[in-house]
Amino acid sequence: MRTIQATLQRPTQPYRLKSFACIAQDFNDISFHNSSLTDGSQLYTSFLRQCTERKSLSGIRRVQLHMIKSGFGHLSLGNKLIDAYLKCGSIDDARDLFDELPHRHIVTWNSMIASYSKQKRSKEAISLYEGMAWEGVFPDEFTLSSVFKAFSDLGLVRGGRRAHGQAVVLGLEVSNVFVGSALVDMYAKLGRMRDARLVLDRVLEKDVVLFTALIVGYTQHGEGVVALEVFGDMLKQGIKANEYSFASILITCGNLEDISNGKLIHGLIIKSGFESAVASQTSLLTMYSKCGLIADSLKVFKRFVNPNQVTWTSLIVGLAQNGREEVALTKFRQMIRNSINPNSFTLSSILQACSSLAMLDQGKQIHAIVMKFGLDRNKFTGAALIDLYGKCGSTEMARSVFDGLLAFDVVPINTMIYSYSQNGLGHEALELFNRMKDLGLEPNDVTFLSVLSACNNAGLLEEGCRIFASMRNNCNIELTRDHYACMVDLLGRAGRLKEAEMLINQVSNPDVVLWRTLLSACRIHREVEMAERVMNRVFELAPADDGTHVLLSNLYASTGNWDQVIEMKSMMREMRLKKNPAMTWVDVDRETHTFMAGDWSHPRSKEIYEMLEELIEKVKGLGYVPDLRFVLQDLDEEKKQRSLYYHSEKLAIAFALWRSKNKTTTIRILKNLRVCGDCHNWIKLVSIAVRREIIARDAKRFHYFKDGLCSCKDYW
DNA sequence: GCATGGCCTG
Repeated sequence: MRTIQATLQRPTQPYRLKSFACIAQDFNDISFHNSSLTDGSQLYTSFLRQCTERKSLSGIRRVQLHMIKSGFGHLSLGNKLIDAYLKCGSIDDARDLFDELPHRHIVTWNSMIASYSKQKRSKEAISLYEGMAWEGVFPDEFTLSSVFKAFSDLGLVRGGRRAHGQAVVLGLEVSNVFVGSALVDMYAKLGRMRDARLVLDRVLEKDVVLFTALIVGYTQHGEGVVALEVFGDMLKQGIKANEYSFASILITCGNLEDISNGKLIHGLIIKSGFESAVASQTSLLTMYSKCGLIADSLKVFKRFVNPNQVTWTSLIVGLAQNGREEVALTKFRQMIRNSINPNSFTLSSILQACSSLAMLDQGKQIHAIVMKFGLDRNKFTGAALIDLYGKCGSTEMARSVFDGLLAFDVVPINTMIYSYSQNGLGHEALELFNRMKDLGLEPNDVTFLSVLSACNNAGLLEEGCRIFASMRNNCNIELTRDHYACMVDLLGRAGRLKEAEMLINQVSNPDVVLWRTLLSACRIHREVEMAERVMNRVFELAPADDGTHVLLSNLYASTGNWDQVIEMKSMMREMRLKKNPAMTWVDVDRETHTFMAGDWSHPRSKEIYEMLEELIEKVKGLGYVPDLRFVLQDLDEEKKQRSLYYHSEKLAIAFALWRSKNKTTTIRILKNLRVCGDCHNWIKLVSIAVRREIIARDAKRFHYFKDGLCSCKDYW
């Protein structure tokens, strides 16, 4: 305060003096250290600087008001005021003032354009840039660097090219590496990698930023191999990589799952002394997890002294996507305990972990956290929540999340359609699909896949055919093998095997999946003859396809051709093919229990098997007869029955019922393969016997068992 | 120029 007083004793005009005091009072914690301030201009400047440091918008407004009153405004200080507003984040205040200023310095133009660009208000950035020339102000390297971003943000290739032309005319394209980098970045973001490359080649003095822009561009357009080459070129030219370029090239390695180059880069990072640089270490972590090396990922994570939000999130994403859902949940809880807030990235990933294990209770807890952070209307977390509820069999909850979303987006809609599909609600899926047009949204390839699968799961043959036909007329959608596979399945399961086969023949290069789908339809309709023909096609394309061997041996088993079953099994043995073992998970009291067929590894196995025997007796009373067609071994009758009784889903249900005796809660199980016909029938009867609802999610869809019926209407 | 994310048939 003393310094202010000192300044104020040397006034130039009494009026100003008084008002400075007023301003000073409003900011009585602001002090003036520069006692040599003698005129208003310097004093204003000093005030503005301090307001900027404090991010005090009201302070700047007061200064502006005072300047106007004292006749100081609208002159040289205007640019400084604009700068102060921009630094405090109020672009609109800055613009109001900007429009009033009679003389606007190129620097002020640049600040305005750069701010609009940064805040993705790209249209405003471009319109200012285009307005400059009218006032006889010509863009410089700063103007161009920021306006390129605006063009790429809006996808305006033509405008971007025009601005590029201006850079060429001004000679800045080759001589200024900032302009060059911004240009490379623009073309990369516009997907014009050839142009980006040409620009880079022309820049005289290249640097690491310029190269990184090109590397990122190639990586983001799926040309990781080229990105690696460019990185190599950069090093060859003696340009050293820094933290950011390491971060970028590691993403490339991760996408390519190129662990050998990844490790090479890891070594380079250590050599170059960037071992504690956050961005490159986070990329390193992600690279290892994308390559499936979770242990290495964890090792990198442990080296962080203070992992931040992004680091924690990267770890959790890696765990969730590598089938380590439980560990992901543990880490998530640790993150929260360490007072690191999750963001929409974290929450959507952890929700993904919950939905892939159908952990409804855990998922609901995460939903509460999502709401706490105000992200329940966010499209990413929203889609993840819809997916969770859909995969847990609660389409009502999924729908309520969906209805709460702020804006319509194709992904949440696809997720919702797919939720209906999984739960056999074909008509609901179709209704939403039809509504998309009214909402002005273009369905994409995933939308069609989801809606076709909805028709498939609900047995809506006519509707499916109609949609498929409409896709063929829609030139915006590329018909993929996946869409064909869905149709083949739909036709095949409806028994229209000939048509399904004809459809496959229309595909230019039918792959194994298509033929195997038809083969599976042959199995359902016990079409041994066609199956053998199709089998040959499958083995031509994939001689060692384990799925096909299993499928065929199932077909032979269900038609009682045990000789062929044995032949298949021995073929599988010879080729060392192993059936994926069937597993069932069940969540009881927030703990996940895993079961395999005939499994005695559970500590409460004795109780489980007792419960199971009890259940079997009960359902036998309701007419249960073991369906021996689902036994894939040629055992004697008694053993066949036994092998059916101990299927993993039966064990899991017995356990869950034992643990929740006298309760009425719904039992939820998750199976990695598709539920077998015998178990399906058994569970229906159990739902009557114990008067409980049972929800089973198998590899393909949901089964909602209640009062002896299943939501799939025995069609799966 | 740089680190993390949502939906997908069989």
